[in-house]
Amino acid sequence: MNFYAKLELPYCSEQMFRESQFKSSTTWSSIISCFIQNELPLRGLEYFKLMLRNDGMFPDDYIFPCATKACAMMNDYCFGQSVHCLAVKVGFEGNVFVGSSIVDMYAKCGNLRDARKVFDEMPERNVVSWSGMIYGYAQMGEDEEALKLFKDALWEGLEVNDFTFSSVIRVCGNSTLFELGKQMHGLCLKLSYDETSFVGSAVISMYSKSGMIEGAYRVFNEVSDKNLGMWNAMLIACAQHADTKSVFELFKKMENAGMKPNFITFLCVLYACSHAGLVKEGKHYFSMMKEYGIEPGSQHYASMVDLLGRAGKLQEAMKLIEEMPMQPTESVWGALLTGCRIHGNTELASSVADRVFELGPVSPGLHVLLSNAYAAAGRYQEAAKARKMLKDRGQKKETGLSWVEEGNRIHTFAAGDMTHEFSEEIYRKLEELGEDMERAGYVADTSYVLKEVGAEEKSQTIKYHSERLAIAFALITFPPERPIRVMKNLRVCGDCHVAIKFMSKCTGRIIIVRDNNRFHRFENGKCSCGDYW
DNA sequence: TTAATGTCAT
Repeated sequence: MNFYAKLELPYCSEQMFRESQFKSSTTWSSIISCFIQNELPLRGLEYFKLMLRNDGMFPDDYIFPCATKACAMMNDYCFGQSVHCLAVKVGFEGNVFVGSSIVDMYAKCGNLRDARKVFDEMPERNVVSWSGMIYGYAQMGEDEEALKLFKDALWEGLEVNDFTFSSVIRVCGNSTLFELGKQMHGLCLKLSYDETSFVGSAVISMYSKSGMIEGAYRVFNEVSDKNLGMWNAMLIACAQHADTKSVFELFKKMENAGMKPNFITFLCVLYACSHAGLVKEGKHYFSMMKEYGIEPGSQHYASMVDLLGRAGKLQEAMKLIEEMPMQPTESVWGALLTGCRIHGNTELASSVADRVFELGPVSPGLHVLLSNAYAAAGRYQEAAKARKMLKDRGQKKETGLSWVEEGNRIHTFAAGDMTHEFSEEIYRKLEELGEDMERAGYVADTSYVLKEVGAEEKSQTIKYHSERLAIAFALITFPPERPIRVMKNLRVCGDCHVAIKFMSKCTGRIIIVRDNNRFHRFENGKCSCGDYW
């Protein structure tokens, strides 16, 4: 039966299963895992139910992990919970295999609270349980928790492995914790984890997101047997660094190497086209997807709408949305509204707002965009109504925060923050630098104070936006040759973008700022995004 | 016969 499963012949296995007269636990777990291996989790679960109902067979430490994995694959939290209950009932929740797989299932369904509860109550934990929990936090963007747990794992003397590292390195990349990420990469090399494994792509991405495209290339070039993840990671690295030419070259090289692009590959390429304003090329790659037998997903459509919208082809973007075979997602509308804002098409934007609000509640981010669209079109009543709706639901925009890594510490700043121990020096540095910047031709553009709706932009705080405080702190404490990496949870405002260009010029430093939607590497008065953002 | 990983983006 396993023989057939490995050959991807689940129905042959099924036939054999039916014919076998004595069904042991092994027989049952084999048939369930056979369907899982062949990506038929629903069929797997059907057999799981059949076993419980007709055979009077109790699941064991082999069968439970199969069942939970099927739930995880289907993102079926409810059924996963019943499997968990059953495991408790028949006394298998203490088993390390069963426990770990339940943790993994909850984490994959996005329920970290349940995952953590099971994890904390496990009588015995091993590297799989720990890695699963860390992965869960990383997956949901809970970077701090992921790192905390990793530290706990080391404290417990756990021997971590490449599974653990791939999650931790990913967290470092996402939060621009370059120093830590570099250490982790070093550790992987020391423990001789193969870079061709999953660690490789995470390392490439981490270097890229920290502004070190050279480091990303080094890892990429050193490995001769590159997997698809590494190609994709390198593609997006070039795209993030606005090196569109290399993106196209890499894509060609990839095809020549016989590597088949997947849906993520096309997201990378479309992302590159949209941020470089290359409409013709974008359309070319979008239609190429069909040749590779890949159906464009909503994310690909969002990318295309972004591309067309930024280029001012708003009607064409709208037409593409109408043609979508699925419901347009929030990112698709968001992309269209961004295009409308850039090109001042208030009419289309406000009609989009009418349409989207009719469909039902939207996320706070999109809600703000939509109410701004009304305001821009002069429909102030609707704008006020939309804002009130948001307020009534108690949804607030996130507080703008920037952070910077220094030694083993992460220093976090909010706009106008005076709480940092070096506050006095930071503000003095900003004053001093401000004078240099003005001499170099910088003029503060206070219009952003009025344009941007949000907590940070009130009154005179523009001079002290969180990213500026973080940069000033780094200027004071970092050695002169060290690039400054700042991460921000909101979008950098237009004035800060200009200001940081001047900062890089006046100080001769490389300043890398990652905000929630773009990547900026400032060097000698220029930004890698080419002001196209 | 057992369990877990990466690469996109919002």
